[in-house]
Amino acid sequence: MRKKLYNCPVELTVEVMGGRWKSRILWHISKRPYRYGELRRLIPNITQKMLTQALRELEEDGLIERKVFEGSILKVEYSLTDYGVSASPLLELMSQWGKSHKQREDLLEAEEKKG
Amino acid sequence: MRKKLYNCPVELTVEVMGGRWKSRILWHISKRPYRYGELRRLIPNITQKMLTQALRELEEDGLIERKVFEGSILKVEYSLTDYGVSASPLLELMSQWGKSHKQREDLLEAEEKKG
DNA sequence: CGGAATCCAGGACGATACTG
DNA sequence: CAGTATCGTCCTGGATTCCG
Repeated sequence: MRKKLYNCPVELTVEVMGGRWKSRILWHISKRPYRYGELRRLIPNITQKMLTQALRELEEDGLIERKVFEGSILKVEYSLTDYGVSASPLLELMSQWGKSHKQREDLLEAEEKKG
Repeated sequence: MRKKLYNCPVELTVEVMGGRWKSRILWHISKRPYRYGELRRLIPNITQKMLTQALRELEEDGLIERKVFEGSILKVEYSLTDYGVSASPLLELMSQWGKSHKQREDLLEAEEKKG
């Protein structure tokens, strides 16, 4: 069990969405459901192992849902649960801030070149 | 240099504020400036090494500012830069979501006991 | 008080191969 | 297609000691 004492709410968020991949995965899925292979292509550097592991943990924490569609070929789709949807404003803000951070870095670099 | 290609803005945010400690540190400092020792007490489990390391990196990325006050005793204070302030809505949202996540977990646990 | 330096364990993360 | 299994590396993070 993960019975710990938390003195800071931020710590909880980090535990659930932290790490290198989870927030990126969540952000994609927050747009629409995606299949396993699609996610791999959206996040080129991720390995199958890390993708699977992250998806399983997000599922355990109740943020995403795994649906298997029966058919001639295997199809698995991942989508946000109702609870996962509650995190999408946070993910959107992370994305926004990331963009502005990149703009700022590009700007600083340009100024550096001019001297 | 950290010259990489980013295909996702979320990745950038994770790189700057990711890891176990940075977001927690930022969240505290976003409330008001804090001294080194104060931060250690606010985040009981952190070691000096990790605190110092995180503070240095946040400083490098332009999010926080380190001010030394001369006097009989050494006093160092950390505060958000103007740019760091731009991240405080994100930090606040992380805190909010962490709280609601804890409430949800407590609820689920209570239901489990009832059966 | 506010650190720096060193050493070390454990876990995150990755590469590769294989499967129903 | 959507994964498992195994193995290995790296690097985060911790313990300890020392410093101006």
